[in-house]
Amino acid sequence: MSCKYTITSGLPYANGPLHIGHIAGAYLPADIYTRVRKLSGDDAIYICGTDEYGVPITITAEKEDVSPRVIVKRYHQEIKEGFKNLNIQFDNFSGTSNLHNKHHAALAREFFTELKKNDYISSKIDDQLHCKECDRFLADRYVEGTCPKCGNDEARGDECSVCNAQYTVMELGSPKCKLCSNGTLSKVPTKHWYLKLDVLQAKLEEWIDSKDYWKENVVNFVKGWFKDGLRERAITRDLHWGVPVPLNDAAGKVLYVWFDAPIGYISSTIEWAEKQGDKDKWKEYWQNPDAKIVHFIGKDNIPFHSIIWPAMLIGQKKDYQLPWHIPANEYLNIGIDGEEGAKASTSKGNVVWVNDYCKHFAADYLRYYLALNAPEKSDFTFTWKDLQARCNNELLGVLGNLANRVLKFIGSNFEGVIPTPEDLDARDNEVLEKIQHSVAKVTKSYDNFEVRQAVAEVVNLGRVGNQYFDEKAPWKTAKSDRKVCGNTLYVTAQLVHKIVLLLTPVIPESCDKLWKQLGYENGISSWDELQKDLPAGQKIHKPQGVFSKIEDKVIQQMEENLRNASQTEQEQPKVELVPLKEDKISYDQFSALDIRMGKVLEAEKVAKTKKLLHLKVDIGHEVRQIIAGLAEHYTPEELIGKTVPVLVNLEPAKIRGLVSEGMVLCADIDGQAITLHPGKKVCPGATVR
RNA sequence: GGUGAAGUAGCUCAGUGGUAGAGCAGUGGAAUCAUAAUCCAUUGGUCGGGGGUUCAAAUCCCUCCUUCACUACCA
Repeated sequence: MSCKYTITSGLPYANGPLHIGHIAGAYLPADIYTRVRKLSGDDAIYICGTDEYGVPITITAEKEDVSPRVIVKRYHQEIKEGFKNLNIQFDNFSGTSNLHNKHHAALAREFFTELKKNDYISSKIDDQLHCKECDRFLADRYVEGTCPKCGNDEARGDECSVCNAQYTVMELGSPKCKLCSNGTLSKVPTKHWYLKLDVLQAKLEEWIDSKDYWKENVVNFVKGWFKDGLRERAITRDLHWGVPVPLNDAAGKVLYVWFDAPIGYISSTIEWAEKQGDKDKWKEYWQNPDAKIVHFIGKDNIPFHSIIWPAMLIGQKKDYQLPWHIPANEYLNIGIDGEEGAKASTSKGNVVWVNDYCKHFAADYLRYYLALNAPEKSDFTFTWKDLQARCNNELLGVLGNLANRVLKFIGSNFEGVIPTPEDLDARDNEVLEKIQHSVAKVTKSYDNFEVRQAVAEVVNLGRVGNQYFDEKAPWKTAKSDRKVCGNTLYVTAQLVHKIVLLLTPVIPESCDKLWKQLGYENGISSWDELQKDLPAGQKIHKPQGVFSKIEDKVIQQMEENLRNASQTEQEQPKVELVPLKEDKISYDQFSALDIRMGKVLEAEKVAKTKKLLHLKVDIGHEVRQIIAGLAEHYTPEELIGKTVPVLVNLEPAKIRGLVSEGMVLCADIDGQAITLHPGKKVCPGATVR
C-alpha cells in the first residue's frame, strides 16, 4: 500500500561548508530512505534548505564587512553544490531568508501569532545592554567588559576568557560594545517573548509515550528533559538579521533562529508545491494524518526536533501532524590509520570537506562507505585507508567483479543473451532461494532505518554469487555441458540483477550503469522489478568496469592533507590580538602587585579534575601552595624545577577544597597557557617589576 | 564532580540470557571466466577489572577502571 512520506534533514547552517560528518549523519541516510520509499511506490518528498538567520552569520558578515546576505548566498551555493556532487537529491532545497524563500517569513510570523493567540507565549521585560552609537541592543557575544569574578577587562558577554567564569551579561562591569569599540552601553529594559514549554509538557509526554518504535537514544534523551521539567524558552532576540516579530511593540526584534529554522521545512514544501503548480499541495504532507513525517538529524539536534518543534506544532491548534519518526544518528570521527587519538573537530582542522572529497573521488565510493558504516547506534571512525579497503575489496572486488565476470562470460559464450534455464539442480535453486531471502531482508532493513545492515547483506549476496560461480566453474562446463553452463549464468545473472536493484538507493550512479549493461533501456524506476526475473533471452550490453581501484598514492595524499591540516591548526594557533586596555592605572596600583619568581618544587594533578594542578612553589621567603589550571597544557613533570613568575599577594581562595596562595603568570594563546621562564638564572623570591 | 555514550580479534565494527562473530590485515593452498578482481582452509579474543543473579551472562544487577561528548573546577 502506498503511503505519503515527508522527509527532511536538519537544515545546514549557511555559515560554512559541508563536511562528511554532516553527510553521514543527516543527509545520506535521508537521501537513501527517500529513494527507497520512491522505489517502493510511496509518495515521498525530501525537503531541505539552508538555515540562514542568526547571530553567527552576522558575525562572519561583520568580520568581512559585508552584508549577511553575501555570506548566506555564498554558503548556500557551496552547500548546494556539495549535495549535488554527492547525488543527494532533494525534491526542494530552499533557504530560510527571503533571499531564497518568499513564504518563510510569513509562515514563521503565522506560527508565532497562532501560538500567542492560543496562549502558549508569554512575555517579560528585562534589562538588556544597548549601544547608543550603534543604536541597537547587543547580543552577549558583542559585549565586552570586566569579569565580575577575576576582574579581567576583556571578558566576553557571558563567559570570561581568562577565568572561564559564567555569568549573565548584566553582571559584567563597565560593559563596552565590541562593534564600535567606543560605544558606551546602558541597561535598557526590553521585552522578549517566551514559548511556554512547561504548559505543553504533559501533551508532549503523552506523544512521546506512543513512540515505542523510536531509537532508544532519542527517547532517553527526551525523557531526561521531562524529568528536569521543561522551562519557558525565549523565542525572540534583539537583532536585525531574522524574521521580525509580528507585533506592534516589537520593533528591532526578530524570532530566534531555532524558532524559525524548523518552520523552514514547511516553507520549503510550500515552495515545492508552488513549483508543482498546486499551491495547497503542501498541506497533504504536513496536515494530513496519513502523511508520515520523518526528520533525519544528528544527535545534537534531538531536543529541538523531539521537544521544541513538536511543541510549536501542537500549539498551532491547526491540523499540523507531529513527526512520525526522528532517526537521530551519532557522530562521525576522523582518524588517521596507525595514529592515535585523532578525533573529528572542525576547530582542529581534523575534517574532510565534501567539496575536497569530490575533487578526487566519485560520489558512490563515499556513499557506499558511509552507508555501510552509518553511525546509527554509535560513533564511527572514518579513515581513508579503510575507505580504500572497503571500496577496493567489496565494491570492486566482490560486487563489481561479480557483475563483470558474469556479463563478460555471457557476452563471450552466449552471444550476450541471458540463457534460458533448464532442469535447474538443487544448488541452483538454493541460490535462487537465497536471493529471495536476501531481498526480503534488505528491504526490511531499509524500512527500519538500518542501512548498514542492508548494505552488508547485499555484499553478502555478492559473496554468495562469487562462491557459486567458482564452484560451478562455467569456464569448464562451457565446453563440456552447455545446459549446466547456461543455468549457472542464468542464476548468477539473477543475482546481479537483484544486487543492482537493492543497491541503487546507495550508489545510484553505478547501479544505473550496471542496469543498462543488463540490457535495460531506461533507468531503475521501481522496485516492482525485485519481484521479477531478469528475463531469459534479454540481450545485454557490452560490460564495462563500473568501479576502479583506489590507488595507494591518492589515499596517502589524502592522509597527508589531513595530517597537515590538523597540524597547522594545532601548531600555529591564530592569535586574535586582544585590544590594548585604554584605562590607565597609577604606579601605585602597579606597585601594589607583588610578583616574585618562584621555583616549582612539587606538582601533581588534583584528583578528579581535568585542568587543575596542585603546586608547591618556593618563593624565597616560604613555600606556597598554588592550585593552577595548567593540567591540560603541562604535565606535572614538565613543571617541576621550573622557575616562573607568581603573583603572591593575591588574596587566597579555595578551589576544590584546597587553598591557593597565589597565581602562576602565563602567556595566553587563545586559552592555551604558556609558562614564562627567565632568560638568566634567577633565585626564588626575586621580585618582578 | 555532574549528565550521556562507549570499552568484544592487530584494525573498523556486529552480536541484549543458550557452543564468542563478520570484513580487512596475517598464514597456507586452489583456480584462471573476470579490472590480479575470485574461492577454500587457517592463526588470532579470561567480550575493560571484580563481585552478584541464573542450570546458563558479552548480554541482567552492583562496583571499580578507562575513553569520548557536553558541563563544572582555572585566583
